[in-house]
Amino acid sequence: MKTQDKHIVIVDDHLLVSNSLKRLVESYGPYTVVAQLSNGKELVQYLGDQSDIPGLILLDVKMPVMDGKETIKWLHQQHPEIPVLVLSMDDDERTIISMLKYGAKGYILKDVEPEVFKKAIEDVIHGGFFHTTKTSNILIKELSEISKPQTSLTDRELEFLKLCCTEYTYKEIASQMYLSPKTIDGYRENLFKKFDVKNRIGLVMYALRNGYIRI
Amino acid sequence: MKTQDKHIVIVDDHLLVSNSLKRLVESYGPYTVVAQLSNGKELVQYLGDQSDIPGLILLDVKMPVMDGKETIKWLHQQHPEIPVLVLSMDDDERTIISMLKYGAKGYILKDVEPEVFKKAIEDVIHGGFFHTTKTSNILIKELSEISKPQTSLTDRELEFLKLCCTEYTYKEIASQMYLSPKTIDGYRENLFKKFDVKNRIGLVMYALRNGYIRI
DNA sequence: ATTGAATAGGGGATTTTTCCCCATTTTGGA
DNA sequence: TCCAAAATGGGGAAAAATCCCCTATTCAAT
Repeated sequence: MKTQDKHIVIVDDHLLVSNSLKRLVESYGPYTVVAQLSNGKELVQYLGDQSDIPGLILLDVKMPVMDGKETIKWLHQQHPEIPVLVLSMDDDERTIISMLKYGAKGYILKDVEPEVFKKAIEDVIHGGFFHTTKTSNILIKELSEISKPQTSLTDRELEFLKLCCTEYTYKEIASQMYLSPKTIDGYRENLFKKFDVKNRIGLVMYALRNGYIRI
Repeated sequence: MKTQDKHIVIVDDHLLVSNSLKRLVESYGPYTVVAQLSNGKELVQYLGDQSDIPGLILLDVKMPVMDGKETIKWLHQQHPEIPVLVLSMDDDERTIISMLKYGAKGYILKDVEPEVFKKAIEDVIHGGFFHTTKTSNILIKELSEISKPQTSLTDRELEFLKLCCTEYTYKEIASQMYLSPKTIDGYRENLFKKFDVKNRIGLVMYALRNGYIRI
């Protein structure tokens, strides 16, 4: 497991885009595009097979099979050391926030000038961040959101969340809270949406990572 | 929520035992048995209804509905401040370890002399521990077990355990480890037994609390 | 006055988890 | 060399979790 600073991996399902990115990137100097993959699943596979770690991943957002959001989530957990520069067609705020939250070092639109793109690559590959007015504005707005105790929970929700971090089944939680299992199911679904998680394990980890629950 | 030092709760499903315990305890002096319950579920209910906290719980191990182990686990989480003295018919090592691990302040056999029982009550209700040769021997043996990095895991088990702390389903974990879902199921069952947990949430919490996994 | 959030609950279906049983092969020690 | 543990996989069934849909009440804020 060694990091190859000059190695770049492109993950984009449009071969046209992928190819022109490759040409562009390699024209900048000492960089080599060591792989062109078309979705996150292929990237997972690729990193599993490889013994070396690339110095940068260029990641598209909209992809079939395993999209950019899923992919960066996975990378954030499994390979937080690899810098990721996100390339996207659209500038939807929610998407941008998602990607940055999961550790993207920069978010750039595909239609920018080559010089901007070059700067982004270089900023990120050298361990820095790449900013635009848009991303900076979003960040400052999001920050103020975060500093209010994140997603604030109601008393009942917090009570439920704590019990979710135990071995109790939902039926048992329901009985401890003197509620119907159906009500508990409602709280569950609600928190899953609030925290953007897929199952109870995700809920527990989120609660722990964000200080709702102490170990 | 105020602690009533002199208040004692007895949890034992044998009314005969429970009653003679009550008489014995109250003959010692200023103690009052404020409740005689016949299983853990009733205790949970009782503590939920009550605004005061008893100064001591006398807890039987073998009970229907919610046994002593379940109960002390619950107490350990919800009311770690209440001292628990465990009363048992048998001296099975595993049971003793379980109960002490979950914070029992003493473990005493039901057939001891009244004077021993009296000493146990007083030791525990005054914030101390009650020891016998048996429990001390078990503790010292268990300690040496614990200081070897707890239950040691194989590489594959640890790899699996880490993935258990993510949102992946077992099917997804299996595919990431290039294994059959059935193999994964084997690891799961194995770890459940090793860690003495009931479900994946318990596994995750155990892994976190014991340093197998960082948040 | 009305709207929105919190609270509580139901029907019904699918997917996942959990729990038993079992077998094979490999591997590292005693 | 032989045994135990690790690693792998299977069948089958019950329980739990998850995901849609939906309703009603209360209470506070606009």
